[in-house]
Amino acid sequence: MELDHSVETCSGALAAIGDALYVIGGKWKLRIIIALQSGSKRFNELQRTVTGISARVLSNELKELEINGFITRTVHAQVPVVVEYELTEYSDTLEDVLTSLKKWGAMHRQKIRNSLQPISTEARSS
Amino acid sequence: MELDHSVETCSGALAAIGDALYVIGGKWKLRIIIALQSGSKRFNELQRTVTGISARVLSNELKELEINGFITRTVHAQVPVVVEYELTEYSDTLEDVLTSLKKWGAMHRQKIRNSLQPISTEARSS
DNA sequence: CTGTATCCGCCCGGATACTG
DNA sequence: CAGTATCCGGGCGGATACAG
Repeated sequence: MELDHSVETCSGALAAIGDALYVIGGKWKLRIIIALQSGSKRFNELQRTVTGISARVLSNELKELEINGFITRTVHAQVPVVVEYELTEYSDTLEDVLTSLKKWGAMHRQKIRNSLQPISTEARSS
Repeated sequence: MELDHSVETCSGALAAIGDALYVIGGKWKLRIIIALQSGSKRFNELQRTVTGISARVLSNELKELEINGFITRTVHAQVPVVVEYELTEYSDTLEDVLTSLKKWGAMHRQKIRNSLQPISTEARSS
């Protein structure tokens, strides 16, 4: 019984994680969402904030994020085109995910920094 | 000041997320970890549990997971080779990440199921 | 059983040029 | 500014065969 329970739990967990990764997985989606957490941004602003992303990829990611209900795209002017991307309320539901991931990432970075220094006994650098 | 603070917070968050995604990002790593949460598993067992992964990719992912300290690889027999993969204590630090991600994934799946049904008024199909 | 080596097709994504 | 179109090279990853 306990084994079955574990197996079922695992299956459900795998399915849930699968669903999550399907919409917020990949290299950029979470970064874009984080970049928008400090307020709405325009296209080039986003590209500057999310370091390393190309216009082509950013464009595609923004479309998917909009389709999945995480952001809204608003055109504010036509002459010089001004477009603004903003997080929706639904993206607030990612708060726990983002918080735990940021927290873990910071912890892991610290752990790496600490464990990589003591290579040499004379490693008294920096 | 508040703006600067936001910008710095965003940068730190982006860096942290970047570190996290670097080691647990991608299509498979979290699924493998979840598959091992119900106990240690062998290679083929893992391949059966983590649906869709090929031997080649599973092998590579396991190596990276081991290098990054999430799992241990133990050889139990040589004649018919028996290898066991097991989560390390360090992978326990991912608990919050996995919990929030599973929770969100389940919520999202439910939301999708609810919002996708009412397409047609006659949509009473299977 | 637990992988690895090789081949290879396909797609991701960079670069560039272009449009509205 | 906010993208899009096209080209194109590298690499991801499947299939298969093979090794220990």
